[in-house]
Amino acid sequence: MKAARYLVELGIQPSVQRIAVMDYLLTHKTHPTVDEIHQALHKSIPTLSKTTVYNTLKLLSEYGAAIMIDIDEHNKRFDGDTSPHGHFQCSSCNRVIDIPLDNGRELFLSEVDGHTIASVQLLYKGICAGCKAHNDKTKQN
Amino acid sequence: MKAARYLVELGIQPSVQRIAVMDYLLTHKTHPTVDEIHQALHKSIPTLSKTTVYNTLKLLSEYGAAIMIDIDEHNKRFDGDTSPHGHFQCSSCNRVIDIPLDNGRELFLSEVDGHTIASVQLLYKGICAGCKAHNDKTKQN
DNA sequence: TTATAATTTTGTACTAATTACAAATTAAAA
DNA sequence: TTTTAATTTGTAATTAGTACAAAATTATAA
Repeated sequence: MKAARYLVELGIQPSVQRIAVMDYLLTHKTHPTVDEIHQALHKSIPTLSKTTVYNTLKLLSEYGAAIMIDIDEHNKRFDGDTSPHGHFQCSSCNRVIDIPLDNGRELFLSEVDGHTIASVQLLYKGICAGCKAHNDKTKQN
Repeated sequence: MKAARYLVELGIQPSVQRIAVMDYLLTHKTHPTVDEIHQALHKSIPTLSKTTVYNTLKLLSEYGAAIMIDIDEHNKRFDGDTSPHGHFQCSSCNRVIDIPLDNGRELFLSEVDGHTIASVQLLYKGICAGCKAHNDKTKQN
């Protein structure tokens, strides 16, 4: 998917900065923080300010081009994949991992109890498989 | 449910402050913020510090006596109801409302893709029924 | 009871993520 | 080109949450 075209399709003016942020989200499935995006793009766009990254991510979220994930205690995280899926954050390595929804897709409704739903998030926290394996190996009980 | 006894059952020393916070959570289903709890309890316990409210809520969360809800942009919110259910926040009035899980209970698992799950949250955002009705009446298109 | 140790609470200082805002820059329209 | 609008930038301000050590309270034991 070409980031620039994607923005235009959604009615967003495709500035250099916006294209860069959108492209980063589409090519990095790591659910990055504002800081991570800013640091990564700073190399190719040295003048890029953090405020612009904030502004752009807010804009992308409003236009449905990205999702803000509320799973991290300390930072907002963003996802360019807007299809229905859940997220898991490991409390050890802090990574955020996608959780496919086999049977939970019906939770992504547009209405519940008379309330109009604009967004749905399914958030899991715990210890990821990788950290668990590493801990088992390290402890050697 | 008596707050003091509940704390003892969970192995938490039932200090005056902890009982007050626990009791507040059990008697107010409003998913209050730290500030709301502090302000409410300040009347009966004038010396209560906000740090103690933070400490207590952290403790209660760790012992499974309360749940921290990550739905609010600006504040942590807490819930004394630890049974599986979802939450909805209205972006107009900011209230957080319980969402019963008719068919989503199976999402509250203890393991997914090899990751060990410690907590699950199902979060909805949008416009609540009350605000929707009020808006419709106000606009009068 | 009294002395001692452990726990809990409190208040202040600090941290850090996010936002507000206005100037500067860039792009679009006339 | 000139004017207008939109976007970006950097700094300052805000504010929720945490760290930390002193003070107060509670539990333990002599």
